[in-house]
This record gives sequence, structure tokens and C-alpha cells, in this order.
Amino acid sequence: MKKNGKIEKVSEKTIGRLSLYRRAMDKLAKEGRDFAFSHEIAHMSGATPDQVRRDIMVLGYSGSPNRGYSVAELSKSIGEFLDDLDVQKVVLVGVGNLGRAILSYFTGKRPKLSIIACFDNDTEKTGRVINGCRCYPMSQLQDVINENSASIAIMAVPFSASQEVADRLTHSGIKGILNFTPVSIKVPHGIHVEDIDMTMALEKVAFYSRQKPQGQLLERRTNDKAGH
Amino acid sequence: MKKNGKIEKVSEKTIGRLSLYRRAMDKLAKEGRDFAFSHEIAHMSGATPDQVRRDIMVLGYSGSPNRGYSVAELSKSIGEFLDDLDVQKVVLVGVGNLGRAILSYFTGKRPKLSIIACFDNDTEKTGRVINGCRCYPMSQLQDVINENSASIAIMAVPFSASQEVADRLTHSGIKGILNFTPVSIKVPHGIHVEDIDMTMALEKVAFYSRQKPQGQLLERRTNDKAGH
DNA sequence: TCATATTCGTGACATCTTTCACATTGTGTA
DNA sequence: TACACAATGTGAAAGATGTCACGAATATGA
Repeated sequence: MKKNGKIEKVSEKTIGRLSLYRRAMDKLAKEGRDFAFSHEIAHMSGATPDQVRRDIMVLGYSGSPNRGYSVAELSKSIGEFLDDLDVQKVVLVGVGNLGRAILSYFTGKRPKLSIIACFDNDTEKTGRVINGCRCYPMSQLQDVINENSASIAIMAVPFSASQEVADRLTHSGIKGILNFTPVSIKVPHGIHVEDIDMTMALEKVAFYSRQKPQGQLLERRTNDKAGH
Repeated sequence: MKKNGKIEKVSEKTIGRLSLYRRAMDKLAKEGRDFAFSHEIAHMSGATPDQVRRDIMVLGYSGSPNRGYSVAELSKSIGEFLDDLDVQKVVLVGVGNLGRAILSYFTGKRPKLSIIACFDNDTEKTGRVINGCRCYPMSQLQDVINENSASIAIMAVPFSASQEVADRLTHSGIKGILNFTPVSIKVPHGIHVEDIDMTMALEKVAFYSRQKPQGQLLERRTNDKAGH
């Protein structure tokens, strides 16, 4: 959907890949590399060189022919595009096995995204600091979110609590949710939800891992009207 | 790519959604429902009624107008399409925080997918049973996979070990990998890899949660050649 | 300095996925 | 039995995403 050739929408896939490219840049920077070619970035990110160049177009930043992209500048450009000026505050709801794993996974991963609190109903957990993150009772959800202007939530609660928690989060002013729950949550328009559905992912793998050898079962019969 | 109108490829997205539809059917069955309409399934799965009907076409199963789809039969049809006849055996590599969370998450979720072993280097863990799953040292990876004919692996190892583990898995005959590692692993043709990249997902949420209010920053300037 | 090899930027094209829209067909009712 | 209704099944259009291919730009070395 182009508007007079000056403005163009950025696809969701592109947003995701830019995040991967930045990670690749960070890795290269640590190795002391100054420049990288589109095909190297592609290889590191599971994309194609075409995709990489196409995606980078949205940044307004240009590489140089025969030298590639400046690692430092590309990383910076992606940061300017993806990141907010301020740190965005994140809360985690649900401190079970998965919640704790998420906490330790994200700790220090991205400087512009900070998990500032976590919530649970279990009084064994509330009041304590878990994996470096203070745990509050669910009753304080709204207050803590408001006091800290948190805008993002990660949901790792039992599926039965899913929708209720989502409602409370959106009422508290949360603008985006990363949902680990195997439930499709309903949110008001304008709130972004990203689902991570591990069961679905595993079932996809199972499907393809069993059918690949022959390659023929990936096709299907249509409701054959030609058949007789 | 249609071949004479009888055979058609099934899209990857469709595979994923079928898994969600089945989960919806299981839920409805528990509630005692016998029939469901496409719009109900859609609502439960975060899809549209059109998508649901389109996806179900690949099964060869038909609903009935005015009554919708039989919960039991749709679930069965999806099972026949997605599942292998036998149970598919799964191994988990990497029993850190995330690995343990994955173990407890999947336990008993899908009868046709069974996690039969997990692997780690830590001698504190090896030899023990963790979350109901026996933990072996990495050195036994190949042997255990072969002896049990496991075809699927879940990787939750540190990123630095990623590619090496992937290589060993594919050499051991693994046909599909669910990769929680933030690294794009390279595998031989015919091996299916599904990536779950939590950092990327969170960054996507962060991006959209910050830009949605105005809705304008989702657009981009092109490298204006008109400008001067 | 100039030719060469290499890579970027991007219009055009191809493919994949979703949505539209409507004919079709069971179902319940009078 | 015949009618009206409500959902399904599905070609076809629209939209999103990925790929191709080639001109432009730049480093390298004779």
C-alpha cells in the first residue's frame, strides 16, 4: 500500500528479522568485525541476501558496494528504528517453571527492555526476589504497572486464568502482550499480542519430521469431483 | 502450485492452525459440545471463519450446513492428518531453567508425542530423573536416540553449543528440531527446523506496543530521490 | 588512470496467504 | 412436502511476502 511513493508500510516479518540482524551485528561486533555483507547477515539470521537488503531499506541506512554494511552503523540504525527512546518497562505475570525460565532468559538481554516486576498468586513467591526480579501478589498488578508506567507484559499463567489476566493488563494500560498461554486472548483494538505456542510449534515439527522423507504426503487430495 | 486440480500443497500456516483447531475441539468436547461452527472455532483459535473453513478443506472432512462441524469427527480428522500412526519420540537437549520448564510444560500434553529422554553435560543432572524424564550425559546422545528411534529433538542449550548439538542430532537420525536457541542452525536438506525466538518475539511486541497509538510510525520514508 | 570484480538498491515479477462473495446444501418448521 | 434460513465449500480477487535481475557504486590492482 504505497502512498505517492514516499511512504510505505513495513511488514511484520521485516520487524522480526531486523531484530535478528541486530543480534547478528552484536555478535560480529564482539568478534571485532567492522563490515558485513548481506549474504553474511543472511546466513547468520536464516534469511536470504535479498531479504536482508530489502529489509534494511526501511531503515534509510545504506551500505556501501564492495564493503557491505558497517556493523556499528547498521546496529545503530536498527536501534533507532526498533527501540523506544526510553527504556520500555516489562512485567511478567505467572512465576511458575516457565515464568522463572523466562526471567532468567531475558535478564540483561536487551538494555532497552527491562523486566521490572513479576506477579503470582502463590504466597511462597510474593514478597521475594526471584531471579533478580521482585515478585508481587496479583492484587497489586494494576498499581505496580501504573506506578512504573510499564507498557509490556509477558503472560505465563495457567490457561484457565488467561483471559482474565489479559483483561486486567489491558485495563492497566499495557500496550503489548507476549503470550505464552495456549489460549487466544481477546484484547481491545490497538493492543498488540504476540503468541508463543510451544505445543503448536512442536506439532508442526512432528508433522514435517514424519512426512519429509517421501515428500509426497505434504500434498492433499482435493474433494475430488473428477473422481468417480 | 496445483497439479491438474487433484493435488495441492498444504501451507505451513495451515498446519499450525489445524493444531489449534484440534485443541479447540478438545476443549469443546470436555464441555460436552457435539457441534461447532466455523466462527466459534475461529474465535477460539484467533483465526477468521474463512480461514477455518479453508483450512479444514485439506482434511477431506466436511461439516454440515446449519449444524457446523462435529467436534468428535473434526478432532479425529485432524488427528489422522497431523499425527503419525505410532507415537513419535522426542528428546530434549539442555536441561537448564528453560529445559525444565519445557519438560513440565509438555508432560502429557499430546499422547502421540512423548519425551523419552533429556540430555545435559552437568553431572549434577545426569543419571537422575527430572520432571519425570531420565537425564543422560551428552555422550550418550547418539546411542539413546538410535535405541529408541527418536525422530524429534527440542534444543534448549546455550547458544554457543547450538550448531554442534544440531550437527550431532542430525547425524543421529533426528528428522525435526524445535529450536529455542537464538541461533539460526544449519541442517541438511529434509530436516525441519522450527525456531522459537523469545527475544525476537519480545522485541516485536515492544515495537508495536510503542507505535500503535499514533499509527503513523509504522510507515517509512523511502530514500527520497524526489527530495533535494 | 582505467578495467575488473564485487556488492548494494530497487523495480518488476512470482508466489504464498487471506479475504470476498455467492452458489450449494442440510436442517427445522408449517 | 415445500419453504426459509443459516452455514458450508470454494472460485476468484486482493493483499502480503519473497525472489529475480540488472543498473549503479566502489574498492582493488595492473
